[in-house]
Amino acid sequence: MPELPEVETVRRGLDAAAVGRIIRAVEVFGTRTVRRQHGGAAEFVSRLVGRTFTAARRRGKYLWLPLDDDDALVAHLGMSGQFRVSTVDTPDVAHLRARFAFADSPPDLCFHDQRTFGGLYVDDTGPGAVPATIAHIALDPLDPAFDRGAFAASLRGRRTGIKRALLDQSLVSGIGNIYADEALWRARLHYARGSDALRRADVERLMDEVVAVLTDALRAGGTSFDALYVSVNGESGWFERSLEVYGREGEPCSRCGAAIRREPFMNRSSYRCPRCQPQPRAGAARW
DNA sequence: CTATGAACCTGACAGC
DNA sequence: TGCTGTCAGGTTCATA
Repeated sequence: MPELPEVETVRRGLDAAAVGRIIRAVEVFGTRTVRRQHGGAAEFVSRLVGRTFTAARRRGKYLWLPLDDDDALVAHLGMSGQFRVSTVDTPDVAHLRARFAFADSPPDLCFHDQRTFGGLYVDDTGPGAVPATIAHIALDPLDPAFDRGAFAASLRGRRTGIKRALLDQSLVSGIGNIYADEALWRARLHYARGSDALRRADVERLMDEVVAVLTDALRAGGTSFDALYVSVNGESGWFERSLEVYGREGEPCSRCGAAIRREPFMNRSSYRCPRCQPQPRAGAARW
């Protein structure tokens, strides 16, 4: 589900709803959500109870909340995870996976996850450091320290398609299927353009558009197709109305009028304008 | 090291 | 009504 704009919206919600609060009790429902926890649910709970959340941070689509020791609660929303502030019994009991109660009492913080691709675990982290389990995730394009030159160099060193590279979280993080397609449309690039054959100007334009679409979407609170993505307060994002190609198969391109196409890609779909984003010649394509 | 595909889940929807 | 197949915002792991 969520890409950078959605996860960042959630991070801001956690910053407001959880940071500074002392954890009084933690309940875990089932084992799957904490499957990455060393020591299982028991250790998960014991490392959290009595601690205080001191910050809410994000790396790509990962979230982590440092505690007042050398641990942090690490969270990934997967396709359907959501944190919700809850003053009463949650209405979505079927998918409630964890519940955090605080010393200052309500509201609780709940973690819901329909498809259970999301996860929670406590990991060691030194002060200000990134948890070791997410150290392989690259910086995101909105991070001031993101090194565009190094990213361009890594594109040149690979034989892959540009969209595959955009989705590779070890090269650049935070971009998923929606915003990859939107940025490629804005930059007028086909998803199978070879990463090693792009001109530097193409890469610059593409990354400018990546930054633009992520920024626009963040301002809108993200993209909500359904109830699977909402903020910690249950609000939907309204960027869907701004999408130009994603989910718009058959509709006219707003630039040229050609019908948007949906094509199979990496066991999912890619959307593009056939006229603005023409297929590269065979030798330059990397599917 | 790089590239690819399968696996992990639940639910909504279309078509028969 | 109910079955089957398809599809969905993601990451990890095993295999070439």
